[in-house]
Amino acid sequence: MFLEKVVVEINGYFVGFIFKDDVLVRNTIPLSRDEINKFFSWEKISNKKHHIKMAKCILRLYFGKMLDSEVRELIDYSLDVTPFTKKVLDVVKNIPYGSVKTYGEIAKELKTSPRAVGRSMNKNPLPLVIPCHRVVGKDNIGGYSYGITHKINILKNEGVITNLK
DNA sequence: AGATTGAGCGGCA
DNA sequence: TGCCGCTCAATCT
Repeated sequence: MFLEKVVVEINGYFVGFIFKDDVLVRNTIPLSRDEINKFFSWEKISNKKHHIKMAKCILRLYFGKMLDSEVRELIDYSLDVTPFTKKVLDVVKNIPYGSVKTYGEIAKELKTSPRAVGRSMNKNPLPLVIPCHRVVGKDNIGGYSYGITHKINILKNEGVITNLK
């Protein structure tokens, strides 16, 4: 099995990828240089055409300029997670652009607990591609692995959050 | 195999 | 608002 851990840089944004036999199993959101080193361990910077193409998709997703469903059709990925997390992420996949669901709502659908749903979000290996940023708390925005500032940015870019002080 | 830990939630003061 | 207890998959001991 061939494992590849790379980072692609596009105008100051760093996106990390892990491939298993050329199939995407993990990615990061666009991060600063400091953040990528904090959140992701990688082997090399990649300049491969299809890696750059993927990174551009991730950037577009972050800035709300592309649909996640579209990216999922373009990219060869596999969800390398437990059966439970897969079930949760399958629900999350169906949350449309520009709308949100709460941890509790998803928990109810799957007959589990909100905390268990949150745990699965934390383990989402394909952020933005699987839109876990669209899962929020009932009374607040909820958490985000890369920091809630990013979650707020993404939701702003999708037009979900309009005014924020 | 048991204890602890969360990207949560509802109830009650 | 703030706290307390319930929850349940995943992650320690």
